[in-house]
Amino acid sequence: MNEDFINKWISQVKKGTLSFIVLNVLKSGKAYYGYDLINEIKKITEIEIAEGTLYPLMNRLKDEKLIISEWVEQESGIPRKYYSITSEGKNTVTKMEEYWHNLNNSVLKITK
Amino acid sequence: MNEDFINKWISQVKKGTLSFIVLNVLKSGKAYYGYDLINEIKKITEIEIAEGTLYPLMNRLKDEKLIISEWVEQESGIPRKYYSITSEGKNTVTKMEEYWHNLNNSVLKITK
DNA sequence: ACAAAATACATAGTATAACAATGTATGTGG
DNA sequence: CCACATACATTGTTATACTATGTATTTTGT
Repeated sequence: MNEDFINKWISQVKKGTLSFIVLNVLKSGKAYYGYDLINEIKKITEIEIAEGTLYPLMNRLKDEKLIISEWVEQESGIPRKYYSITSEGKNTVTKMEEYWHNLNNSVLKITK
Repeated sequence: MNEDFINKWISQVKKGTLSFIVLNVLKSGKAYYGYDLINEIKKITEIEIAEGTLYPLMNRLKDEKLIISEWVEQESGIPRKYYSITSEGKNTVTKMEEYWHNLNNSVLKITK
């Protein structure tokens, strides 16, 4: 029916959320490469991040110095670019968490 | 420190959220006018919606037939444009609620 | 009585991020 | 050997939040 409007809306709601999710996955300190992140996030959350979304996103996070990247050659196969969170990234994700929490509480107040 | 990045992020996270919040306020069936909506939402949620955000938003929701509007002259003061939700709007907000719920659960899985 | 603030609407321009489409290249399974 | 999975990346499109600005009326403070 209004499938179209909902899909557009979902795309909008994802804005900001994806960077938050990515930083949270990296938060532990473990390094992930892009393709792996997409699958990992899909597995845990069922959220599908398009490749055309993820790679520019990782570059933005890098520009902001929230993550760093490193090429790692594989014994077999295509080299991978591994991303790790920085301490600035950890601080940022903590602030994000606070805001997310407040926002969700606000929404809950209104939806109930 | 990274205040700037966080502020940009917050602005992005609000995308989609504001239409969801507005529709939820209107959900009960009670009509609200724009200026009132801004204050009501601020009072309940502490979220500040800029006027330059709200009025275009209301027009979009109207174009999508999720709400209707009606001018109401006041005995004293400036006329107000009252907005009410349509049945299509109610269906839509229900679907939005579902998605929001899933998204939040996904995020919780990753943040914890 | 007058200035400032609040009420109430609206639009134009800017910036950002998600996504589809497309492209490159290597490795693997049937 | 062909299709699919792996792994990276860019370009162009679209949608929405926000700042700035504008109009006009009413209320409040001094």
